[in-house]
Amino acid sequence: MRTGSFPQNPALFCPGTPPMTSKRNSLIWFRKGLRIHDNPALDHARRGSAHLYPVFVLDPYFLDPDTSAFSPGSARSGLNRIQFLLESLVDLDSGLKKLGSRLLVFRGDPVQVVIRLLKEWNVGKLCFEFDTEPYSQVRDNQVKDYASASGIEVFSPVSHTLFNPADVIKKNGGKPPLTYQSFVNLVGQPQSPLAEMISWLPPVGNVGDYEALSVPTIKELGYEGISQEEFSPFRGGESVALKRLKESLEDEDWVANFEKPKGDPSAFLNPATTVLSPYLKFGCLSSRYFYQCVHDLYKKVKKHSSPPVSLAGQIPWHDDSELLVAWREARTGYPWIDAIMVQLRKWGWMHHLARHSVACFLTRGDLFIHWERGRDVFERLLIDSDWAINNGNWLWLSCSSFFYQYNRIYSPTSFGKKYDPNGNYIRHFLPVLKDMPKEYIYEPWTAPLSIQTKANCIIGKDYPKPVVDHDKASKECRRKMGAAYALNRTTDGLVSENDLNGLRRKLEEDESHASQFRNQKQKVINQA
DNA sequence: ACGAAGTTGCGTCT
DNA sequence: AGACGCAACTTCGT
Repeated sequence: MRTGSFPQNPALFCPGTPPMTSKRNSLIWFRKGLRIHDNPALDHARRGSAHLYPVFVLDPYFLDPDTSAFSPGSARSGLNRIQFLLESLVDLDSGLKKLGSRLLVFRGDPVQVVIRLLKEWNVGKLCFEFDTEPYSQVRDNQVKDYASASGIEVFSPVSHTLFNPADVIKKNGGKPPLTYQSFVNLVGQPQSPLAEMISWLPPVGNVGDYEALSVPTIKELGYEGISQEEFSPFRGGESVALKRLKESLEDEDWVANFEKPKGDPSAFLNPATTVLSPYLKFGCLSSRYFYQCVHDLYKKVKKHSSPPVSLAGQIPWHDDSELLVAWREARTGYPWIDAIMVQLRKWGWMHHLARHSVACFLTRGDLFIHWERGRDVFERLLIDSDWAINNGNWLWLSCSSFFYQYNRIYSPTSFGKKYDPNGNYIRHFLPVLKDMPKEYIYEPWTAPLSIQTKANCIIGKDYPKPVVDHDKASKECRRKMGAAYALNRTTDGLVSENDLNGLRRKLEEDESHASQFRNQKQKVINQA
């Protein structure tokens, strides 16, 4: 090297710049994306860094206990998903430790905590996965604004999903695509996962005065003395995710010929799908890596199965909190529906067709209750609940957007029966019905009293009578949906408050007919 | 204007 | 198991 050669990057020698700026401190802020593999934010954070601080902030908004909620957990999350998160964090910490690092856990408002840490640790580079959810956007923008104003490099890649939603909307001329086919045609192939497996990480720097916690237990989060009969059988974390993926891929025929609508929603001992959704939700498994694995298998086996916001007007849903609670608490009197709601509560997961059944029942099929009420229950209890997917699916199932064939209503009795004629699924999740003969298990109110007595299950006492008569209720729902759609059509989608009130009045006038479909719900709901 | 398609309905008949 | 009628929605392409 010649003497007097000029530094390649003059910025490094600016007056006032502290020495060693080429080896900066970096901070990787984990929220979702709880994994080492295919993690672009982590990969970028480690490069050119003297020290790397891996941080997770326990956010009271999601985690503080709320005893007034309808199930154990916080205001926004059932205990199953909190447990899943904690397990994922323990696993992430152990993955980081294998690479000579560790997870630094803090508790508090994430914006305040992260900004404090950026200052305290003299961080020059902040990396975190881009998150589209509204709460996350507000949170992240505050941190990003501070960092940018302080001259901190911010790297925030889209890696939770296969595609960047903003790109998709841009490609479609500023509007979200409304059908799956148009979406597929638009997006093309996703980016490949990172080729390089992360095999080293910079050491964690001096943590200073701020004591990092280890990952807390459920009890340490304040969930003391919680009793739950049955916890979700699905354990969180990247290791379990990759193991589950590997096991799923071993059955090549099954993967290659998988067709989603053909899955059996009543299968629970060996679920009919991969149950990778909770791992994708928390980013324990990379969606891109999953996609690549499945496509590599497709290439290998040759023959395989192939692959929101023009709202349909506002529908004046029926506001009935008793029926809503009966649905939520698995007391509709339809064993197929109630068993699914018990699985949701106990496991935090059910087959997607089971989700369809209960979502249709709550909204356009039977109870005609607003889809947002159901969405909130799912959002809380599912271990895989993802804000965008959950909202989108409820819009879909309630025929509020994307899907419009409201005459196609799932039967709360025959739909389950065709997969599970013996009712094993019902017997497992509703043990009160376990001795009901299979002839009556989907419609136990039709069983003669002698049979009910023999089965130790008196309908109306041990298990509720149906809250609605499905035949009448579904006909009513069809009629109401028809009226709402007709109004939407005549007003060209611009339904005014006045129009809506008119429709509401009209539907309420007909409510006298509608009340016939209710089987004295007051009595029924207060039982069992 | 018309027909075809749209991620996954039910009941009945063969 | 597969075809058909049921009753019928919206969107998109021609």
